[in-house]
Amino acid sequence: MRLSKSFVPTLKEVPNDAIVKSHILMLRSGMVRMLSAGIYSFLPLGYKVIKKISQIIREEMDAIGGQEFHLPALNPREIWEETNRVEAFGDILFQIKNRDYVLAPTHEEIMTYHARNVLKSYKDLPQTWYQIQTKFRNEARPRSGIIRGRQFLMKDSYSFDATPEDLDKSYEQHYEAYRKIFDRCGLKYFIVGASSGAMGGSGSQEFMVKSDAGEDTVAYCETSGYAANVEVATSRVQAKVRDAKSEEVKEISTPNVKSIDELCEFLKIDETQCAKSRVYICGDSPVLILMLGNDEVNETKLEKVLGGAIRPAHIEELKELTGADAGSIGPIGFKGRIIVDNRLKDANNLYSGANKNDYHLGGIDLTRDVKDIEYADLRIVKSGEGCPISDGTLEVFSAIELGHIFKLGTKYSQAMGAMFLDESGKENPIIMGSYGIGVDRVLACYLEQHNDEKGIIWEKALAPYQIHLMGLNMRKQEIVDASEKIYGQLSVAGYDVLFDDRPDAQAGFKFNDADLLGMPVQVIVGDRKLKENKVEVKLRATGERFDIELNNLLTKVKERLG
RNA sequence: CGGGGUGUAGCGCAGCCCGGUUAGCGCGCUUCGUUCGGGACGAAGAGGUCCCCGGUUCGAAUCCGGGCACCCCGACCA
Repeated sequence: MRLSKSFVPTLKEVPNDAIVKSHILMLRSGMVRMLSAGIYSFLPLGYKVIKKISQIIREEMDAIGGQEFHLPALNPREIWEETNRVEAFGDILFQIKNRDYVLAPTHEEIMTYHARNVLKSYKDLPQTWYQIQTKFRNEARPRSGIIRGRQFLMKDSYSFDATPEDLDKSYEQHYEAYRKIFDRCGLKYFIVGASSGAMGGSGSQEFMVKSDAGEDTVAYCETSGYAANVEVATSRVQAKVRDAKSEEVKEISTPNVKSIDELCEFLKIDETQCAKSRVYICGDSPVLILMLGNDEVNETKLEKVLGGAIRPAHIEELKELTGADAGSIGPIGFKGRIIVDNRLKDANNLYSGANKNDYHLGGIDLTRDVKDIEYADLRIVKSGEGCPISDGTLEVFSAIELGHIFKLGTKYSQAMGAMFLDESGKENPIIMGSYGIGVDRVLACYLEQHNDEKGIIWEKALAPYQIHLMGLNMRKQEIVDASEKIYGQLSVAGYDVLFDDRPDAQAGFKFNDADLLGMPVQVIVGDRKLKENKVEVKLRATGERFDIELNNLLTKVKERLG
């Protein structure tokens, strides 16, 4: 492709509304332009990369027997009512105003719809169906460029199996295919255990890329390789040891003491002697949560324990339920379910709120003073805590979710009546899995990981062009002749070449654009070298330069690019 | 949805507090000339509903009210 004729609008300056690296690079290199918040147009250069990523995905999906579909993004709302997900998605689901349609945020329903009409026998199973398609989600706050948009490209696939064992196989195949895909794309990623969330199902894992621009938080142990989304992560922390002797419960006046830190300061005690209370509402019922000291409640874990959505109690509700404000709430006398974090298992001599403003209780013995306690792991893990499966230490950091694989089970097939007959003639719901990759996030993550102060550094697999050829001074006929000839040779040899043939751009301009656009190999045709019948080859990744004889160029390029 | 910020030429910004010539600067763009291996130089140009609507005023980019858009933090997030 000739740069003089292509639409690759590079930017010297950083547009003011781009903050994250990948976003800046996409804008500067002319790959994307924003149309509206969270809605981006891919320009030719960016779309070329998207096509490369898609191709890798297709190859690996086809390799595990996947069959590519193309489903409509515009869906009748009634299909979404069948699984009750109009309500579940809430405001995230785009709804069409002048007809009863929605814009699909994912495609479980539509795939299940097709499955139920066709997959009637165990002989029809297993099936793996996938597509690469635009999804729509009405995100409240799009951010970080393409990383969280209202419209994005996703590869979503769905497996249909007759038995849980077969689902395990489909899941495992996807796991391996995803590793191949991300490896081929040149991404450094890791795989974490995750929460299935509102998707339902029994198991799920996420493919994560470490990045400050990420919206997920993961805990990772270098020593053991343990990695988990903090939503489900556990750590090796010491539980409170029960004292030999339980003291009597005593009421203590604690004026203006609200937080655990203030309580410790006021009573000259350690935070591990305190039980912090949090009240949540699940359905219509209040639940009191007790945590050791300053431990934070992991709401995802709590939802799993309670089996439903929760929200923190409002200030007025707290007053009504306990007679006290936040900061003076405690387990003794609380009317409602009480769930205590494992770290406080059977603890005694604890300090907690008295359910009376400005008072706390000391000497609480959970086994003696509180009836009907349930225990569960409810903590959010913190950096520096022990790894749960080794003697290593957990590191907690943000990450971008690139892909997610789910064992869905029968949630959708049951709701939508996708049934098959097994060998004994008995009707069963099809067992499903669903698997997603954020295609444009692959691009964003790649850029987050492969850049320097000059711009992008493409590796062969995703590079929009393999070679960036520059004719430095295109007013000199010998340079025009030589670079045109090289352009022809390289193209004939099968390389995708971006040819900077702009007649009026200065050398420095071309060099900087080439470094910004970041093709793996730069071929520089200039006066000086040409006099010796040579051109210069520069490798973008390392900055190494080689003077190459004209008739050796193809060999040299082959050496680098294959 | 809460908090903060921004909106002036294609891009980056100044001007606004304290209203008053013809709204300015850098980059980019057009034409001509000189340059030509790390974002050149000179000359001449083109390009604006100063986000929108309303108000105050003799007069509004500037002051006041309302709205919209975008960015950041948080809440939320298969």
